[in-house]
Amino acid sequence: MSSDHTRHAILTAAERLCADNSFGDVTLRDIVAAANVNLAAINYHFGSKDALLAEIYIASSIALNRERLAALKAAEDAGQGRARPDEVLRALIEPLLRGCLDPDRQRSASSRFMIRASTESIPTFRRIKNKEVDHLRRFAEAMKRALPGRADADIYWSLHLALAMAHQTINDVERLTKLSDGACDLADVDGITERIVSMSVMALTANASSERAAAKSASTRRK
Amino acid sequence: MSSDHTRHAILTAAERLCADNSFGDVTLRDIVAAANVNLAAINYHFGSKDALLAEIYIASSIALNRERLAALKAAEDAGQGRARPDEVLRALIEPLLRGCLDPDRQRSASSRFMIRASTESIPTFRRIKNKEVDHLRRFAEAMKRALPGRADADIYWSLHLALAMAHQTINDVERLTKLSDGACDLADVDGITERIVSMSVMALTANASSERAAAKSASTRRK
DNA sequence: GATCGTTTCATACAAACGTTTGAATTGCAA
DNA sequence: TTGCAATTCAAACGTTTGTATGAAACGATC
Repeated sequence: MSSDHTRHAILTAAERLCADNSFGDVTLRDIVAAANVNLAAINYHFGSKDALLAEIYIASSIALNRERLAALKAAEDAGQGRARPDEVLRALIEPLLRGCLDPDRQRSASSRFMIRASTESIPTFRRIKNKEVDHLRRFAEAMKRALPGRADADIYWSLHLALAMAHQTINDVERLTKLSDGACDLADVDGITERIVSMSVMALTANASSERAAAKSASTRRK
Repeated sequence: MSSDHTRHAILTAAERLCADNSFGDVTLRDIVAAANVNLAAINYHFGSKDALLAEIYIASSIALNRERLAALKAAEDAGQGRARPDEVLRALIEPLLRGCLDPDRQRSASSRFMIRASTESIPTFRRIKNKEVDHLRRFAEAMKRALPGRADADIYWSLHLALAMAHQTINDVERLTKLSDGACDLADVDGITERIVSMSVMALTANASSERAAAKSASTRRK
């Protein structure tokens, strides 16, 4: 059995297991059982459990960023170098939503792994997570070009809150389904994406939303 | 040393430790060291580690729900039994935001524990989490009274997405601060609350937002 | 002050974890 | 075929974990 086969089997099994369970709950023995390899193979090929998870995280992160940036670039190219705000937001949030919720894509393990990695924190991940900020900065710059008049804080808030809605929708699928008794269709990725995008765009294009929020904040300082 | 003192010391220490670290990373030995009690005291007073965490979770959950419902009731009483949409949303999201972000409240351990419990899942917690759905239902009903014309799905989505923005803002404080280089003030609880509430209200009061999202969803079915 | 239930304590236990070891096996080059 | 490096394997190691035990200390009641 070739070495590459073992490496790949471990990566695939670990990604799938970690997509559904907490990192701490997934043991090396679970992984090697699912991959049909020997226990020592993980430390032989990857050095440690954390290093294995880090490798999966990096690979998934690169794949996700590539998909996002391709969508952003497509929108910019179609608009003579300038993408609309809704296009920037869609490029940011749609890939993960589709990877995690779309039944046609059989719920990609890579996407679900990313969602879990965004919650759990292994010390080794901190360096990688800093790169995520750099990645977001490119979307912030695209958004600033789309809305030159907006305050920087409003731009950052819109990107953050759109991501927040997308991530938590993925995390809270069960609760939302139960709460709405099925009225909210969690498989309708297009509908969910447009709901989040339109909310963010409305907030960004509303008149002086930042100043109004600040004023309201001051007036309701009590309670 | 009285028994109640030991119980209270354990509860306090465990809550504080679990507010800052993952449940799995907080060991019984960490807790007893912080509480200055014997190792066996935890199993003697609470039965098991999970039971201890469950007791903290229930207590924190009750406290949070009480605070939310008090705010909702105050708004309903002030409006002859009918609260405005923004008041319903504020009652839902402000307590946790304030407990976790407000520096004046010295970042309540109870609130941060709740945020962590919403992410981590101990088997014992599942029953308690079902109660959270019942709790949310009361806000859904209040919202339906405020907006009789809205589709149920829109109501549920608005509550879910408002909660999503609040929770992830708390979780991503570090990333948003770094991304915005301080331009986003994470200590301005009033400003953050109003930003989230106004976005949700706009989505709820926009004309036929549900149908428009569905239409847009169909038109962008590609990509 | 003796008694008895309650609480504390030091200590031990069994299980599970990630990791290591050294021998066995494989696959390829000479 | 021989030789050698790469890989696989069963087994064990040392920690750490939550939990259990039994004796000691405590505190109220009579």
